[in-house]
Amino acid sequence: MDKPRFSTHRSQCDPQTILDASTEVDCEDCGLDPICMVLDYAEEASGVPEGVLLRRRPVERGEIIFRQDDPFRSLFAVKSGSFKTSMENGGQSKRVIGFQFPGELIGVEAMSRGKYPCTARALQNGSVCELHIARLPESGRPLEALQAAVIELLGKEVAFNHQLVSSLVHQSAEQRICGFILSLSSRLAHRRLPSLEFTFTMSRTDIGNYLGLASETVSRVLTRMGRSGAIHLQRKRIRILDRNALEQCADG
Amino acid sequence: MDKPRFSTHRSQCDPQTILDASTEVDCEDCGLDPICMVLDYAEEASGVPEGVLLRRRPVERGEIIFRQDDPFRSLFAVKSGSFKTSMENGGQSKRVIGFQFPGELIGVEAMSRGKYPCTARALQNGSVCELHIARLPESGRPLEALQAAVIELLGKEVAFNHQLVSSLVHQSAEQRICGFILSLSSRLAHRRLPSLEFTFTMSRTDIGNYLGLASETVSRVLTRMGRSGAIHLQRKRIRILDRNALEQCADG
DNA sequence: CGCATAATTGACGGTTTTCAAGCACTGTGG
DNA sequence: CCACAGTGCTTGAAAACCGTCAATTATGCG
Repeated sequence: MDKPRFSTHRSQCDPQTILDASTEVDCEDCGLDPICMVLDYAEEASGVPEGVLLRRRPVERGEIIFRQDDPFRSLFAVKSGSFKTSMENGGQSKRVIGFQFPGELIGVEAMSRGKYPCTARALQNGSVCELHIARLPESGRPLEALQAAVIELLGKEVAFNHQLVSSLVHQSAEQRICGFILSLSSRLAHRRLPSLEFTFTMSRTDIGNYLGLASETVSRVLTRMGRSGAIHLQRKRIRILDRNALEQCADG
Repeated sequence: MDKPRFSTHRSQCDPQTILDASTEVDCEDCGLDPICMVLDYAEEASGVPEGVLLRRRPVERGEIIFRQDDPFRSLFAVKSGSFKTSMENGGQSKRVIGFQFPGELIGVEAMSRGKYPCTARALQNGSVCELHIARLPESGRPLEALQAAVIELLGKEVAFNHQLVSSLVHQSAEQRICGFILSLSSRLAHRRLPSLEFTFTMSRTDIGNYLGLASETVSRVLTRMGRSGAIHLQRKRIRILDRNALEQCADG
């Protein structure tokens, strides 16, 4: 469990640079890890040609990893930086589906559909691991184990979405935003990144779009929460002062 | 593809009895079909002991198929009738997660979690097919194919939920209800059940809870749509008069 | 420095919720 | 068969909430 795998690079977690390109999650904190483990990819003797199946690469802010309706090629894991996925429905308004942070996966929902249902864009400079699915058979690993890992991933995605749908729809603007902040915080904490003070890498408009609120409402609620003392807010930087208050609000 | 499988019983689709226990979907219209196909379950020579792995049974109105936090045992496919799944969050309000109609699956979201995240209850008399997952290995079928089928199912679930989230959150009460009606209609049509005139087997409160609306709002919107001539509504029975109007409203 | 974009703040109006009352339907028991 | 209670459905009025429009300020980029 301690052996080095594809990338073990890990820099300091300076609060000022959190979510910056220089901070990468450990492989063991990565959502692709279950699959990586099966592949035993970083083992020297694994025999899997490096760079073919799993490839790490930097991405620039604004770069698009894949577009909606592109044929499904790969799963991506965020090594550093942050991303957003969005969909457009029939040439109408663009809708933000989700945000992805270090250790999380992008493209899972395309796996059984053959093409990506959404577009994935980098919110800042960062890096991703790309798992080239079509080449999986070349790995010589038992398909069963790989499939089991995929089922695990999909299951988590389903559970997360159920939670999301059942909460978003029933909550007020304030509850949604509290929940959103707590969700970001706990996801960062889960990967051992600073979780009490971090940067919103997405715009207010993106947040509002994701939560089903107008950007003005997001702005208003955030300043209100700042005045109440639950958070400290400065531009895109947030510090959680009273996590208890947030939790109480979100669970309303 | 035409050979009889587990149950081929199929009665007439009298509008008066639609969604009644007497109407069962064909196996080929059932969500478990991909798995069933792999198992080749109904083949006499399949060697799979009947009634152990896959079991069909009637359920009564109000009966609970499984409860939230029960350990995961089985997948269920609705053969006839209709069901609702709901969750309670920390002893607070109960939230309706979804409704299931003939041919659809119940319990998918528990598959990779080990326990059911919600409670499933029959809205009327009906019947289900139960696929006992723990006994799958006994079937002697290649695990690969079964897993592939499961991945397929999970993927559909993810896609459906993405669609749901991104639409519900952004839509007005009227749009949500139009979408809800159209969704029911198309799901019934997909299984070759009458789709222009059918019965709401769930209460207004359940609909509202599912869509994130007060039951009064559901009631008001429905009567407004009745007055506008898009639908004809009588008690729990609905007839779609102007499908175009509904689609236009839902997509707004 | 100046433009373009994003964020904030205020005022207003529409939609939805809440509270409350009356009605319709269901099923039970006399 | 009818009366009754219980539940769910409908409808109304007032208030809360949020979205839209608009103006101002801040920020990032050339």
